[in-house]
Amino acid sequence: MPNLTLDDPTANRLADLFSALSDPTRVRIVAALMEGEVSVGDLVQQIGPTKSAISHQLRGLKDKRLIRARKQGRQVFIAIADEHVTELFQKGLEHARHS
Amino acid sequence: MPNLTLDDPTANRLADLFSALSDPTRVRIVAALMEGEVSVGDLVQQIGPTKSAISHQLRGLKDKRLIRARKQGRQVFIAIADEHVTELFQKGLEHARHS
DNA sequence: ACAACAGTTGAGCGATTGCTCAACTGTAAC
DNA sequence: GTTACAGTTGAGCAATCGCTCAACTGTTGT
Repeated sequence: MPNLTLDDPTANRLADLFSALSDPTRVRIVAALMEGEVSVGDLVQQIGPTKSAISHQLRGLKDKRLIRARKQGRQVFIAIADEHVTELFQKGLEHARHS
Repeated sequence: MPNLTLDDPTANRLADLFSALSDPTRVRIVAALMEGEVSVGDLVQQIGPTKSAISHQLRGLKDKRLIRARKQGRQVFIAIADEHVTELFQKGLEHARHS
């Protein structure tokens, strides 16, 4: 590991990535998605508190490219965007459980 | 990966862990610590903006047990608390660089 | 056409965040 | 002792955050 002084854009993007997971509601959303696609309605039922709150949080997660959305009829199915997210989340979970 | 609905305390601790790294200044601090111990003064010089700002952020990181502090004379040396933090940070960095 | 359903959006709120500033503690040098 | 140095602390402020509420879009069913 060489001398690690991050340039501005990298530091900001990294902070952004971590901040996407820095709230219990968003953590629960990502946890629920670990098995695969889930509809917004199911997320609301599992996590609460309201449809609106979940939808707002989903938008944030989508803007930061941690999840992607697929529309089918009047439902929207949400999934983790890529493997890096899953791995990062699991690394965090290891640490949180073990301390 | 079994059905992953997190209990309240776990979700909160996980969110807390990620939120510890959810700010550019704190990201830079952790980056600077990747090679090993660094004094508070050196962190201020590398990262800025002021001694006070860095000290406040260090307190947060210490409270959340991501770093530990060792006092020597009138200097304080800061280090990453454990390997999990290093690994989590590097996983994040991989993702941030590659997207 | 109309109602019900699934989800989104924007305004607005109370709470939290990250910073500055000034005052402070503790250690070292003279 | 006093001065300088290294870092901490608390108050306070602007900015951001997470939520609720109400209104909205788009789809399905009758």
